[in-house]
Amino acid sequence: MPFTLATWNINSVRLREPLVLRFLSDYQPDILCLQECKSPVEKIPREAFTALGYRHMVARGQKGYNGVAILSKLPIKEAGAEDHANLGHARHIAGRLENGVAIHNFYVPAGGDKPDRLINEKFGQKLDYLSDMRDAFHSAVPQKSILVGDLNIAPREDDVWDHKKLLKIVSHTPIEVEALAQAQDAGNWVDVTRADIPDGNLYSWWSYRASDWDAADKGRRLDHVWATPDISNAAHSSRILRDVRGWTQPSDHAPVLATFDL
DNA sequence: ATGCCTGGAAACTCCAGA
Repeated sequence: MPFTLATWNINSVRLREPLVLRFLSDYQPDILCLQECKSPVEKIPREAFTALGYRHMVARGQKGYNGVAILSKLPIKEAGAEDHANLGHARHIAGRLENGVAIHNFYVPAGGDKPDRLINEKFGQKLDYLSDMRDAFHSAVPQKSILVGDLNIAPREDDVWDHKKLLKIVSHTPIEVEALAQAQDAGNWVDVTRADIPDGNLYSWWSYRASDWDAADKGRRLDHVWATPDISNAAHSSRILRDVRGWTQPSDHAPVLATFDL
């Protein structure tokens, strides 16, 4: 049974409940993975999601910051939650579908302003988080798995609006790109979005700090869909819903989608 | 180099986002 999966950094699931409902109604993904819910799990507005058919949810939350949730029309059972780098943050939740496919939903630390762990503790935490991801995948190589989320790194030159200008900007520095590649390689993860859309600039995030984000188009591809090689060939129809970034009172991230024929 | 904007909370100012 094919299913469509979406990932979206929502930047407050409670404030943007109407946008989530509009997105679910308009696009009908089977599974929606959210990041930056900024809410304890018990305060996520589940009733409205349930009414649209999203009867299943696994989540981790905390007050004010971080928070990840998987809303699903398909039955899903919780399959663990990691606290990489021991930050005490709600940045990962895993679920398993009845067909055995595991879904990992990650919100990797942003990393602060300066790309130097000696003067910016947050950057060190981001690198530690990524090396813990790498070690976890290395010690238990995933199979039949999908990994999505806001990984807060735009790895390719055509994942940012200006590669040279962003080389020293957190999210596109070579040390981060290398750390992400090591985590990706450790799990044999295939970048589904780029397998589907290999050429051309591709962004999923545009800063709020632009008078006209659409015209300026200074975007970055921070949100990703990966899959293990045993199921990556089943993925198709990848897309990034740029229009959603233009909805009223939007998140600064756009949803990223893929369909899996499994 | 800085500000631009947005959300949450220990809220009328600050931290975090990236």
